[in-house]
Amino acid sequence: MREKKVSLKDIAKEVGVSTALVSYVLNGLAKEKRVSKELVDKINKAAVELNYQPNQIARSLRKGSTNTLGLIVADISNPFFAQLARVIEDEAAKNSYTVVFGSSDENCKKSESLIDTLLNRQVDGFIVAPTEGCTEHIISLAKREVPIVLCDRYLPELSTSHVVLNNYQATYSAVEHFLLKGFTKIKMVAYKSAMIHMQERIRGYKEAMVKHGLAKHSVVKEVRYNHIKNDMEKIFNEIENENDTDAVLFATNALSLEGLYAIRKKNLRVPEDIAVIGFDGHEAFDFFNPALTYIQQPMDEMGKESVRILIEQIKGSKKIVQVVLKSQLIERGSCG
Amino acid sequence: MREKKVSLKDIAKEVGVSTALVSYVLNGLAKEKRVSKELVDKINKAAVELNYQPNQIARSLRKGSTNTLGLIVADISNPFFAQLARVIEDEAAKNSYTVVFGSSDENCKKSESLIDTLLNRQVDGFIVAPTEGCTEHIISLAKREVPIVLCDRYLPELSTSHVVLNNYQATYSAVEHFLLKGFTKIKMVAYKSAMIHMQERIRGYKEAMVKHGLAKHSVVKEVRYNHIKNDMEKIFNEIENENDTDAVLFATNALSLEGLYAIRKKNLRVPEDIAVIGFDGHEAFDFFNPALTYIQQPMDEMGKESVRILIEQIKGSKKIVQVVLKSQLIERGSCG
DNA sequence: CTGAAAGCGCTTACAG
DNA sequence: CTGAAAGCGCTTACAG
Repeated sequence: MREKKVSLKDIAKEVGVSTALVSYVLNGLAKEKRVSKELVDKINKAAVELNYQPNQIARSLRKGSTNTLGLIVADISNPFFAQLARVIEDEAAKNSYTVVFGSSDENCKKSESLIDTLLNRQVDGFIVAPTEGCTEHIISLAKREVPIVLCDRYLPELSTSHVVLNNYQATYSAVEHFLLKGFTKIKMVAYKSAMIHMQERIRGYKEAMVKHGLAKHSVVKEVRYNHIKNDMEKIFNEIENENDTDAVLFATNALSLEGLYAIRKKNLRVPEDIAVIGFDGHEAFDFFNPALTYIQQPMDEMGKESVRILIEQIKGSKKIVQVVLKSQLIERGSCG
Repeated sequence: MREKKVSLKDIAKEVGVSTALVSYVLNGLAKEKRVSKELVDKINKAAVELNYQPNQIARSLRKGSTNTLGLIVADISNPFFAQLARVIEDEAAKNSYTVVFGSSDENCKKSESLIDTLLNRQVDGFIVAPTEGCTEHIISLAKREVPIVLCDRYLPELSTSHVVLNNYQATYSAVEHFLLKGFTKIKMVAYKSAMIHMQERIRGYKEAMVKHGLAKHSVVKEVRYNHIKNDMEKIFNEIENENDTDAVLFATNALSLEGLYAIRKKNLRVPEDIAVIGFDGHEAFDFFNPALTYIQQPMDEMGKESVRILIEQIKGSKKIVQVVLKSQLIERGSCG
């Protein structure tokens, strides 16, 4: 169907040398192998003339590496992961790596099958945002010494490289910001999840509340990942009925967004009826009135570090590197 | 480094047969090749016991196909393309394809190098949102019979499969919606681009204006892709100074978003000072006050059709399929 | 029913 | 300085 591509052999035949020689000069080993200047020129010329394009699949099979990275996120259409993907793409490209991605939908089975598929396709390593329940599978990868760095979340039972936010600090500071602004009846809205990033965000909130003598107001409202809309509405009904909340802290970008819809639906005034702090930036936060104060993650660093560490591992480093990034609170109008 | 994976040969040795036989039964050709029931069982058992995982790279080299699709978009972190990527991922997965992506940044050189890279990695076909100036390159792909479907935009000089929006109709209807609502001094804000999707959107606007005797108000303000913020502000300064605009139609999602920032900065009231229609949905449109009326593209169909057509081509179809999708105007408050 | 063998397009010790 | 050859892990005519 597709016209036959020109191979090393074609060039070798054209010039009248062995494929070995062609391979050497095209891979820049001419000097090392002390190939004669004359042949180098001839070979290069032929390669250009025939428009030679190396078959990376053949190369990969022989070398046992593909120069591709697998990226497993919860959902590539989620702006947080889309942005992360872009940073990773660029950083990978700088290092001559190509990236193939998959969305797990926070579903452990799907995540595993995605990883297995990519593994069979011989990706050199993985950047994965692990989902709940996938610990066993990641452990088995680690045992097989598949290069992997966890991103956004990690698995506390497991000692792998990772790069994550200081989630505890992020929500702790957020609570203190509320306090500074005079709010005390602060609730948190989080995903129902045992994943460490969520638990750490919750812990940061709870401990800050306790620390400031607000244990009695410390309540975490839980949302199920696959029922975000319904659960969020239910939560705001509760908040209204209980009449015991003057501020709410959202634990993720998607929760913040959904929360804003609920707040608007209830016609709550921000910050008069309720103060709000969101997670990650989003254009919608800018147009909400007032603009949302939010916890900002250093996406760029997160993506770049992940790639850097992964490539080191692929190159043979046995070092486990665990990076914890600092968030920044971006203050706008939603806390008065 | 990584422990040695088990290969066909290992299973063959284990069972005491040839690799050919193992390959047959593992690929479901046992019946066809009339392999004895007994051996089939033995081989399957051994495959499970040894946890055999076929090396797809070897398979790809031999078969000349990789079961992977290349996706080239302007920017994967742009919500429009991120969403598209997700639909394509799911649809590809259903057909046992994996997708590798790249962002061209609307840069022709980058797009070409991305495509060449993926081609060397032997992707079976491409879905690409072509950028300005890349016609030659796409033509050369088409000549080499590389399966390709253009998405979101197409190249009028070139007869390839594509799936795009009926862009002309989309903006034409938008103008008529403005008219219906009593606005006549309608300006359009578009990218400075000769790409057909942009030109069609512009044509739809212009012809609708002419059709309704508003040629004198027909003005397209142009924004450069890499200077979106500055150009947008300049445009709104002009609009203010000229004092001859009561409605503005944005030509893309990113332009709409940036336009909203400019409108807010100028403290323009919508729709009293200026009515607005945006392109594609976005959460920010929901929280802008009033919520934005916008032209909605059928993302799902666009992604699914692209994959379907591409896979048909990969399987050998020579048919050129050109799909034109209909947009829908989602009416909210920004036009009164 | 089954096996020996070629070959996909490379890279890389090895030998001279 | 250069070439013959093995081998990466598969699939698939071909022969029996």
